[in-house]
Amino acid sequence: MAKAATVYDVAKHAGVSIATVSMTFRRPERVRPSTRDLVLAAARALHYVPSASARGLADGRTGVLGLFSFDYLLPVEVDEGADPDEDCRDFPLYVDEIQRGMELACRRHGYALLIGGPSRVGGAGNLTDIAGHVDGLAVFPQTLPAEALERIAGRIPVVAVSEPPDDDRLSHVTVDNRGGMRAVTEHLIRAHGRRDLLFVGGLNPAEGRDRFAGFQDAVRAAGLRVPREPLVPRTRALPGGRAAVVLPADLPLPEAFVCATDDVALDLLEILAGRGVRVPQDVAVTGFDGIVAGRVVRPSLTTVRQPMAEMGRVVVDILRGRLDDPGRAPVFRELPVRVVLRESCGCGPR
Amino acid sequence: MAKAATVYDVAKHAGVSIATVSMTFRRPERVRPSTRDLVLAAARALHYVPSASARGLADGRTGVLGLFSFDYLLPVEVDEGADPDEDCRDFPLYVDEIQRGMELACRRHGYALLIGGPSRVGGAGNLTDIAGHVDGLAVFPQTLPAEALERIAGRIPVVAVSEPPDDDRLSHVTVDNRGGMRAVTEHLIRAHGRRDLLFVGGLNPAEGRDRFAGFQDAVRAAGLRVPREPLVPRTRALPGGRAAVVLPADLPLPEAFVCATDDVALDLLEILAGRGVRVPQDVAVTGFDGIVAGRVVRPSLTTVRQPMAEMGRVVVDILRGRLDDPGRAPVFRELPVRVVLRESCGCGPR
DNA sequence: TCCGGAGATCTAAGCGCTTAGATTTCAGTT
DNA sequence: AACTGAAATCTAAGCGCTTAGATCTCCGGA
Repeated sequence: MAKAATVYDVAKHAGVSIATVSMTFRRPERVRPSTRDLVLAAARALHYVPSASARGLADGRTGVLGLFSFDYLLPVEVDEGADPDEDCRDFPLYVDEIQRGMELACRRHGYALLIGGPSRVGGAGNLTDIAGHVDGLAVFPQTLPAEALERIAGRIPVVAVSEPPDDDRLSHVTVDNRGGMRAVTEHLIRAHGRRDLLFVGGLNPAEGRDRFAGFQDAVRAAGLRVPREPLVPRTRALPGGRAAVVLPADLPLPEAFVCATDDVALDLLEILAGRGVRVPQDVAVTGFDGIVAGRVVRPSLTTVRQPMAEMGRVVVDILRGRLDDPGRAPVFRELPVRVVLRESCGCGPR
Repeated sequence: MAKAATVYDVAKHAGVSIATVSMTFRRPERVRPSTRDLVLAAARALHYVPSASARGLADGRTGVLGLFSFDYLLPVEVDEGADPDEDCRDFPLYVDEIQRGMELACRRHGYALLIGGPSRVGGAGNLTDIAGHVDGLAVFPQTLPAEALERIAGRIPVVAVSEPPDDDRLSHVTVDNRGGMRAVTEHLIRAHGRRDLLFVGGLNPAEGRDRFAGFQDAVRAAGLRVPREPLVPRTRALPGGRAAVVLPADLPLPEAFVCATDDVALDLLEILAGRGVRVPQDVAVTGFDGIVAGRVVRPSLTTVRQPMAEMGRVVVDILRGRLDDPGRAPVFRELPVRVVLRESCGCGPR
């Protein structure tokens, strides 16, 4: 790799000053066409690629948005050993779909997307390092040190995804967890006459609370008996690094399992199938999120779909808005959800 | 957003020099614990987040790898209008799986991943800008200006994915396209006795050539009649922005369609179903790539699977290798593929 | 021919960090 | 008490770019 050419090299080669070189790339219309051609020719000849670091340093913005992600299913402990072809992550997960939405939105607005996540080895993948690289940052729900987030939010706009607004300096994008859960639960009660419902908790406590509340709303409104406490399943690490739900062997069957997330619901379907329990005949099952895998399993999963691609878009919009107007206060957006009826609740195929 | 704190602010607040502040973060073991605590306290108090631009400028590396991607299915023309929830991209595509492999590999080695792609609006998402941000770059096959790639390759290591090695300065990672295609074709001939085979081309010309060659190898080796020229389907833009294959209405049915990619094969399955042609009874169909959607359709698609996650890993390894030893020459890695027999060729379910 | 002024180009001062190499500190000698 | 050398800290010089503001060019008009 030959020593990289800089503005200085290009300037000398073209017989102009570095300011003109810079101008040629930043504001071509302000330099005379003949000069412009000279500079561009020199740049080409020297294999000039402008340093984004230098640019970022000089003008204070990088043109990059960041996403600090987190694998629920593939924790950092997964290592080289695993056969990459047997990736359990066949279908895009919740976070993948949001990420995809961000990618598209970034592309549309001329931003690049920097993706990082917890990493043992240090390096630029860590939260603070990501933050140092970008103009704005999105973080997925997880136990990130609140102190670090606050610190970063004091420097660049930060939006927390799927994390109910707290009294912090972050923007928040969530969905109507309570309303959505209330709606599916009502469906089970009204359309399918299920009266003995068991709520199964998920992994994100904050969202889980809201969803449980929605569940209770529906149960109470129907005059059913005060719901049991949510069943909070234990999890077990699968060989692939995936977390699988574990249920007590003696769990009595309710008339319906109302799960806080699709992930849990899918595991539950598998467990039930293993025990010879028929869904939805013996027991109904519903999820929450609307991940692709839920459409593909048999029985297909009735669920509450979050508009994930749109969430990604909204995240980017919020970031852009706060970048345009740095004085703007943090934003909170709650997006609507949609109940998707499929087989696992007793509704027709798909 | 208050003006961001810098090393200078932290240094003053802690009563040390900026060198010490820097040292505290870069090489903590070299500063006395008491001083370190002082600096860290100041950093916390001031909400200090180090500027990655400044760091990158100063030490010449950013800790970021880049991926310049490209949506075959969602070209840049897709706009706000489309319902994001009806994203046709339900299942991860070829490029998504490789990207995922890169994400994991980057995380494992402490790199962050910067994702960009063609964008109309300019900004940091463009090829050269991405290049300026990263220590190494991967590009997906497409008609990227070769001149730009050469230029960038003169400054940082670049690896071209799924693009046969050319006489350039890029590293290349591909798979055994020819051998894989020969293998499925042989399977159709030997196991299913198909003798009238039609090859349907894909979108990437270079890979298509190798795959067609593999097809010809098998046909010739079986002593069958010289294969027709590949059928190169026209494509049509779907409302969602997806490119769909179009076949002539009067296309005579061979005994098997051997498709250059899964994408094309899946479209073909749909077209055939629409015409009431039964697969595999009336005609066999095979694909190439091993994308998830091929496992989920009915009939499930017999294909040649590329080790996509591993490709992503290899890409990162190559980049890392050339970063460690800048003198190293570009690398070429061809990975093996695996024939996956499913329903569409006449083999049992799944 | 000379002058004014718009447009093109240049000069020079940072942006915030890293890191040689210089300097200071300090515990241990003698 | 003076001296030593290792450890700790500091000084200062960039890294490559952007951008005010200064300067130069060059054309039309008097």
